[in-house]
Amino acid sequence: MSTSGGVVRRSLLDDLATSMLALIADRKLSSGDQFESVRSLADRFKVAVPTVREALRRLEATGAVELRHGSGVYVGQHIGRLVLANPLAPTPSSDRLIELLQARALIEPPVAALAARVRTEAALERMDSDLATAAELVESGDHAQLAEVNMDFHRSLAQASGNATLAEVVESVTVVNVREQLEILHIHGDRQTDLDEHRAIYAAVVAGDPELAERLTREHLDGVLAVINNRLQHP
Amino acid sequence: MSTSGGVVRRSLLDDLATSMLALIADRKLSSGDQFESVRSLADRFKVAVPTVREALRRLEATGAVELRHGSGVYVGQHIGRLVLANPLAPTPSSDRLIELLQARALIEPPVAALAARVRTEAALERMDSDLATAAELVESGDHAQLAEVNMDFHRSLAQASGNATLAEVVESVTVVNVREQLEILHIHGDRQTDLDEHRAIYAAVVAGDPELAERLTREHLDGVLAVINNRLQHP
DNA sequence: AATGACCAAGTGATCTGATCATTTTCATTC
DNA sequence: GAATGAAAATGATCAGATCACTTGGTCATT
Repeated sequence: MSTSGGVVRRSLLDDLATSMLALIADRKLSSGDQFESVRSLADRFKVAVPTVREALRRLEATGAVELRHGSGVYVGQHIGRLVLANPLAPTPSSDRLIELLQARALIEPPVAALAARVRTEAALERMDSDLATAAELVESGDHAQLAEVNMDFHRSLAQASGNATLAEVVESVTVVNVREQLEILHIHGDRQTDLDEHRAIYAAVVAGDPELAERLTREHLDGVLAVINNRLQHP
Repeated sequence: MSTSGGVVRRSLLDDLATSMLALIADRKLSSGDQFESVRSLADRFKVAVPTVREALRRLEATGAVELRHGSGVYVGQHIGRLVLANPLAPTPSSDRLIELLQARALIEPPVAALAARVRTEAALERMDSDLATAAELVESGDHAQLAEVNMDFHRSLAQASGNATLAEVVESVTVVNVREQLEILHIHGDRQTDLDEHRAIYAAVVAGDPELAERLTREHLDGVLAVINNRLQHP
């Protein structure tokens, strides 16, 4: 075969994966919808079952589809996303952790500023809800859950910017590994302070004050970073 | 089986994928190194070939490994990364394209500022080389190649920040689709202007002037965005 | 000695056709 | 009407085979 000019060597698998995505798009399926059974896909595309499965595994790896044993193939949570957190990423080292937080401290403040300008309704409600949940968890002392919800707050904040790509970027850098690592390192500042800072950021966004939202977010993340740097030096 | 407290249901495949990554890590293999043959892996882990292949497809999807027909399995380019561009992402719509550029206009300026403070040596050289190549392509008129190299410049700039996570984020939002889309839309400003602006940014970074680097990068990206918005309204 | 055609081994790609495990459905039973 | 349990649907895994591509070496040609 030729595949002239280009360099592409589209294997059967490449075509399959693309075709299946196209099929999902054609049917206007979205996250959570059931797709087709493996056998049915094999018949439809006139290929063997293991081949379909390989293609599905590829899609599955980026959250485009989800395979549920005994149940079926479903459209995944991350279909259509441009930016992803690497689902196979190793637990980051201390250095990488700090680097990750520095990246957040650089990216999130301007995102907060944009959020204060745009203020997507649904995201505002989510932020409010996150804060309420966090308040309860501060009381009950469930620190693992609390760390999770705090991350949710940052993600909701990014969603309030109305820019899906920014939301995806922020989501990617706030992914679970961070929480795990923080817990492992026993790093945490005053939890009430965190909550207060989040509340202040929320207030600035609701008030539509970009400069304040940006400054507060920067101070908040720099604070977290300072605490962590401190802990790493005095383990 | 139980998998008590947690919710995890680690299938054979999950274990396989993790084990293979661990194997790569143990052997201290890095990008481009040859790994093991499919058959050998099947023997090693006492599983069937199709199962190994499914696991490999999962790893392959995020660039952790690469399968070369007739040759072998190799360690991929993106192993160990935290943030990725979705390799299965659809070609973005106009709206999504603009959103993507807005995200870049928000993220890259502060990254440029950091780059001007850190100035990673290797990345500076790469920026210099990118500019030289771009200059040649402006002359020769190879617009597709030029667009590609211009993206390289932005990625090199991010690498100069010394923060791998930031570099990954910028890489993720400057991925090929953008170039394709730009070409499709026939959108482009004055190519000489682009080159000049890139040179100015480079100079600011070399001079170690964060504020200037940030401002120039912002103006540059806002300019690109303006051109595109303009074109989309007058197709 | 350099070059190029050819062959063979290694390896990925795909197929066929099973069997096992889990979930879901639904008729049966109490 | 709710609980039970068989049956169907579906994913997970296996075994073994054949096809296709890459690579390195052989060997004839030049």
